Amino acid sequence: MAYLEHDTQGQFGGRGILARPLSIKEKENETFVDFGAKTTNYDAHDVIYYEGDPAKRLYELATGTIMLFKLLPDGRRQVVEVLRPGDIFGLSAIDEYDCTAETLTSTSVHEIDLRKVEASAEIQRKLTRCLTNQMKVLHEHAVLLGRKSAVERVASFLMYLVPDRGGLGCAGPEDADNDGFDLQLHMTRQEIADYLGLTIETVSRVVSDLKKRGIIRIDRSDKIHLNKVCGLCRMTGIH
Amino acid sequence: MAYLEHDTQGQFGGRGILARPLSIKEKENETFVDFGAKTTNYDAHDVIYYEGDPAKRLYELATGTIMLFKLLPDGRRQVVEVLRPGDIFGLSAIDEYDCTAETLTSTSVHEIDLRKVEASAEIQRKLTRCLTNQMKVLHEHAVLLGRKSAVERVASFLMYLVPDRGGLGCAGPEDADNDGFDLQLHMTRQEIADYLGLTIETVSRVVSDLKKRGIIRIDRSDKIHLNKVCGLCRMTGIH
DNA sequence: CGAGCGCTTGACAGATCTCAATAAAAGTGG
DNA sequence: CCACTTTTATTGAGATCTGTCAAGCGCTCG
Repeated sequence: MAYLEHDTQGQFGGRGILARPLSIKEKENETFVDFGAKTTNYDAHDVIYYEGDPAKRLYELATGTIMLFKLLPDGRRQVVEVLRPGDIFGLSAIDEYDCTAETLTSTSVHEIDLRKVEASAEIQRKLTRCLTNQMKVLHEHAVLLGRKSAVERVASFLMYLVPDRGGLGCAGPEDADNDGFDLQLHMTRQEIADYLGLTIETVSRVVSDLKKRGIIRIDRSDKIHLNKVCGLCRMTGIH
Repeated sequence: MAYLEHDTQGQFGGRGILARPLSIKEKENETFVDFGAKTTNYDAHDVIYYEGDPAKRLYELATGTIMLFKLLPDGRRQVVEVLRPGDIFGLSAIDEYDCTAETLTSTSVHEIDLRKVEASAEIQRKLTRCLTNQMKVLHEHAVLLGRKSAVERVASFLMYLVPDRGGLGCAGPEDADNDGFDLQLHMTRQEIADYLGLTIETVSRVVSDLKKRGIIRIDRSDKIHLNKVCGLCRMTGIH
């Protein structure tokens, strides 16, 4: 259940008191709260909207993690996006949401009426920026789903959770002998499987295999330590 | 090779002579030419830009078909989008294109400088509309790549080429006894395979099987007649 | 302590891929 | 217009990867 505490003044991300113009840097980081969005909190595993619901609001994820998924009539599920703070969701070309939005953790979300979106040039600019970025992620995910092996998919997924590594701007290990990282997954094996286009058993087997090979250590099923980030990165298929 | 005939005044889609304001309906259909884009023609199989090239221009497809694809270092390819007139491409979150853009047919493309894009609120609005729509297609494609069988993928692909059928607004057959359709593919088996996340052999086998079962007729390898559109639609996995 | 849920592991099946040969189509040059 | 080459598509046989089904393990919580 959602808390449904509407923080209309924007204690969470607003900047209402400051009356000076925003710098460019600040503009890049401005949130929907700057445009009169209200903030809503959700618990983990809440559904924000269902695929097919009438699309009335646009959402911006403030804190936490959310997944968007689609279902086939026979129950097969594909998680199409895993969202992070700053990502937007809820836009629809037609007047229905094309995916179900479900929280993975407790989250805080900025919600804004779709009519306001159409009216504001500032919001449009922000949308272009966000959508372009999410589109790039979707392209990479299409490569994963269409062309990568199970091991490459899991390795790519784990690398995706390491900040500033694995992508184009990968810094490489600062210290080759101390290139570990602790991950908190926030997703069940089933959710991971549905994101990676695999079955739960295959995900489990790959994770076990990575453990056996000393590439990761499993502290709890949702807490994984990467022993060598670079070693894992080499298994993603992008090298 | 591209013809590189720059039609700066917009004979192809411009509306320059008409000096009255655009109606809402017209605004929805306005092209980049209305914002000073130049028009360029390309031959079939021209590369418009490569993944990694510095992103300078934004493109709008006017006529023809274009694919966007990404390559893995070992040569595996994934076609991530197949574009139709009205679609845009070339936006990049960073300053490099994230995909290669290659024509499938001879095409006409509106090109506009990225700086102009940032300046115009009208363009931003159009971008939001286009990106939202393309995002929806990418979501559906993720379901295809992650969760559909080879037959379902090929059936979905063929249905995608039938106007106004298969999607949510599917009209159903006007006449159940006369529910055929002629398709022109514009893609080789390899390109189709790379779009559907399959091998060329699997695509070929599925197509042969559909023929054997009387669902399609193959007039030439790139000209396929669908005998019963509804019958094919039932094989897409969405029913 | 037992129930329930999520995760792991094993054995086997099956779909798709790989490799290889052949066929068909498209392009080339005389 | 006809060989000839090159490219593209089809088909077959076998291998492999991932999925399916089933059993067991290990938390967590009441």
